[in-house]
Order: sequence, then structure tokens, then C-alpha cells
Amino acid sequence: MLNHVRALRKKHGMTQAALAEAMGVSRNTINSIEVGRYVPSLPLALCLARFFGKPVEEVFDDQHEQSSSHNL
Amino acid sequence: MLNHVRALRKKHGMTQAALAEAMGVSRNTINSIEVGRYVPSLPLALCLARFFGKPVEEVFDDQHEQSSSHNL
DNA sequence: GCAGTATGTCAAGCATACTTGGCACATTGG
DNA sequence: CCAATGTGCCAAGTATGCTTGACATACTGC
Repeated sequence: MLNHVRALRKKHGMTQAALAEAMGVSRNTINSIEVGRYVPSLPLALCLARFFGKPVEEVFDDQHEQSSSHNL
Repeated sequence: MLNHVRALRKKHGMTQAALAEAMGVSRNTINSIEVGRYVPSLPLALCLARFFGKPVEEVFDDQHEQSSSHNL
């Protein structure tokens, strides 16, 4: 699951900690999503997309994900 | 987390079992999402939205959710 | 009455999202 | 030199998405 969280966050001039607080999650959660350790929940994905003013599909690329085969 | 999965599924003339198979998940998963027992993962939400030809935001309403207070 | 289909729900188990708290490293500026 | 800031990562614990398998209900048509 590719995502553009890091690029969008930097475009907003925010740190991981600041974005985390804005989303109501921990810094570790934002960091883990940015580096691809796991994919966010739907509520968090909606929250991030809304925050960045973009549709969820533009922030998260489920199509050409590189990661290991089986999804969900 | 409100969603329009049931309405969209019926609009496609499908059963829960058929939609489940199309999404690659169990019937129980589709049923649980429709009746609001839990919200789907982001990959499944993207898959459902893509299947119905709608943006994720139109299938899942995070804004006016009725469910129990704290999110994520 | 009985079989088949569609739905709702439960329990137990596994996978994973998210938490707190901590540590390491690099960069920057006093 | 030293402190502060930003980032990456780890461990252990909790919450929840998803699974299989099963059972109950209702409806339909033979």
C-alpha cells in the first residue's frame, strides 16, 4: 500500500508529531504509516485525506502496491 | 461509521455472499460491515468503493457517525 | 412438509492497527 | 560542546478486522 502522507505533510510544513496530534493519534502511528510499516485504518485514512484536502484514493494507492501478495 | 454498502450491493443485484466473493473476503465480513458491527480496513474499503464506482468518501461517512465516541 | 436461499449472529483464533515509553542518530543553533 | 528537534525503530500490551464453522430465522417454491 503506497501512500503520499509524507509528501503531503511536508507540503503543509508539519512534523510527524504535529500531524499526529492533528489526527489524534501517536507520532509512532504517523511514522509507521509513512515508512510503510502498516496501512492505516479507514477512519484514520479518511481523517488524513480530509486534512490534506484530497480524496482517499489520491493519498493511498491500493492498486500498485508492492507489498506481499495477499491483501486485507 | 455509516456506510452505503447494503444499498450499493442491492443496486448491483448481489447477495452478501456474492459481494464477499468479489471482494475476496468472507460473507461474515460483508454482513458485519453492513450491519455496522465494525468498520472495514482501508484496503477493503478501497476495494468496495472501486467495485461500486464511487469514491471512498461516498461509500463511508466518517463525519456523522453515530457510534461510540472515540475513533481510530 | 421440505429443500434451498438469503440474512443475522455467535465463538474462538489469528493478524494487524494503535498505544506508551524508550533508545538511537543526525542536524541545527546556542 | 551541548541542548533541542525531527526522525526511525523496538517491545509489550490492547483493540479490532477478518477467518472458519456453526446455528437460527424467514422466505420461496416444489
